[in-house]
Amino acid sequence: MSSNAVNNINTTATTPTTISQNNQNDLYNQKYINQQVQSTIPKTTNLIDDIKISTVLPNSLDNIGESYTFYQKPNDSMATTFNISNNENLATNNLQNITSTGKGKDVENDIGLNNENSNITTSSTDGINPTQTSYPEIPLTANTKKKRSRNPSKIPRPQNCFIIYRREKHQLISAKNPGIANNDISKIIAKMWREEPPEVKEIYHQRAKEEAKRHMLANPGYKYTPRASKNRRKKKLNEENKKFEENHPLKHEFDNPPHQDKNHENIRQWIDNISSPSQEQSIINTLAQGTQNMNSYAMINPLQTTFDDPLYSSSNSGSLAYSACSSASTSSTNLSVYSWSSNSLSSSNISSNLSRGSSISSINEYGNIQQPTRIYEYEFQKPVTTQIYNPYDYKLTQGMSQMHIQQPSVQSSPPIILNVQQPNTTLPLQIQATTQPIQNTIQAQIQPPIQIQQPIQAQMTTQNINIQQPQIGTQMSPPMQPTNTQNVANPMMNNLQNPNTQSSPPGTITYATANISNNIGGKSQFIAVTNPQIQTVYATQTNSIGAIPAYTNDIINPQFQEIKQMPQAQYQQQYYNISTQIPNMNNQGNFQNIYSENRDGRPNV
DNA sequence: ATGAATGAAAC
DNA sequence: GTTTCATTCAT
Repeated sequence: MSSNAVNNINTTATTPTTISQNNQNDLYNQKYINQQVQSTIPKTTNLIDDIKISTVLPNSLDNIGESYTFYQKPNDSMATTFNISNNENLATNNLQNITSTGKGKDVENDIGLNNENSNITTSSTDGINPTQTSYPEIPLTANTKKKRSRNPSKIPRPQNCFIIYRREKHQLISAKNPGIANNDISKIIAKMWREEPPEVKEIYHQRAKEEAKRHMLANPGYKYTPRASKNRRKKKLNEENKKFEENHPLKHEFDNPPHQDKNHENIRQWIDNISSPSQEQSIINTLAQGTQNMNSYAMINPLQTTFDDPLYSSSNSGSLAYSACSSASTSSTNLSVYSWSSNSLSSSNISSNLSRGSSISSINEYGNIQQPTRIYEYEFQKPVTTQIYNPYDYKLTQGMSQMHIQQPSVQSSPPIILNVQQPNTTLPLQIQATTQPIQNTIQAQIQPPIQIQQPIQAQMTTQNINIQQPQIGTQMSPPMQPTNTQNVANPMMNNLQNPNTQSSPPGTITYATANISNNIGGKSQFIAVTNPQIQTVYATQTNSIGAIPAYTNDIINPQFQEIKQMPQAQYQQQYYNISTQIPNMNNQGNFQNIYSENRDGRPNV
């Protein structure tokens, strides 16, 4: 199987095209080579198990600026049936911390306030909808199950406590009062709500809080944008009509990307309005390149109080899988993008960070014209028990710019088709498929058809990494930050010594460091920034942190601050000082792990 | 599309 | 302080 299996990989490279030639927008005009290498790995037998895509990087440390995007539409081959039951349960279980039992069961009953609802079970009260789609759905809002007649792509607001309460009670009241009008139901439930004791209300407040958190995680960068009031709308409309007529002849939408607009809706709208699929794809690809700082890490079991931190957990933290999937499915588009780039991979042993692709809904701050960069690492493994292929399960092999895609060993499953957007690179792309039974490797190498100098724009990624004097052992820790400063001064990066003694030679690694206020006596403490609006501080003593420092001008909503107990490492040497390099801190989806104290040891033992 | 409720967010 | 919009579904 091994040698002749090479032939089983069909690789066809489309003619490379630069993206968005017509586009005047700098962001979209990053001069990527949209070399779409399509590699079809036929499912000839049930042997192919693992497909690895990697760049052949002789020295990835020197190749800042490389990035790779793999994308697919869910309807394509990879998105076959997916067992959502596990996923749903997982998401549900987290939700049910409060309601404690299954869907539709009333909170009141659980806390013994009254029994009128005791046996009511509704089909999908919590918006948890046993859906037939092949993608896991996280019950973001109840509305997810209902098709929105107006604008299906619009992200609904998170429900407030009363709306949640009303939604839960609705069916009950309706059942007890046949023929009752909804308006009256609202009245009744409002009265019920007002008369609920504080502890019950608190439950719903908590649920609303969870909902808001989840909503933010699933819709990074979402901003509530109510339409202007009717009066102001009229007024504004008149003004704008005037201006528009004066200044602008009409152009095609494609020529006018809403690059100044921070509103996702508009971007999505804009993309939706573009008729040509190829155009759409190009845009999406390009956008994806600018959006690599997305973070599924932030989406990892957002409701769990203790989730596996990639930096702390061992290499198979399987719990990451499903919620990460779920977040992708909440996108309004059908496109999934997986991307990673090699930039910050400095040596083969370095623990990198999980980079997971985004859906279009995650695109944010695209107005910031920075070259996409890094992320990476990786650290989760497909649950071995999952028989059905989960298109979202992938992994990068440790320390290399590789991506593993697991293919189910199901004979009937379709072949995997990968569309690979290769950046301007002189490096060949390597696709490998490994057969499981005999662990043979089949390979196909695709030479880039053209070689163009990557025009890396002046930005942080071009910063030279100064290799400091090699230090050994404990001396490699970054300096402790003073405890009397407030904010993360420069989240971008400081070049610090790579404490990984196992890398040969010890190289540099990019850190973002933080000055953490109220540091606890110099004890281990770090900030995991999963989102500019969601910051988690791990501390050895939770009561010692007064404030979570902000590092941008973004408003940190206190309700999204968390302080968690420092997780116990399984092995002490797993503590590792690393952070991701973040090109655009205004972006959602970045994450940044900051240790105020370094420890010896290598990552990912 | 509207209403009936409450509350969150934006203006 | 005012407006919109989250939910529901009959009208």
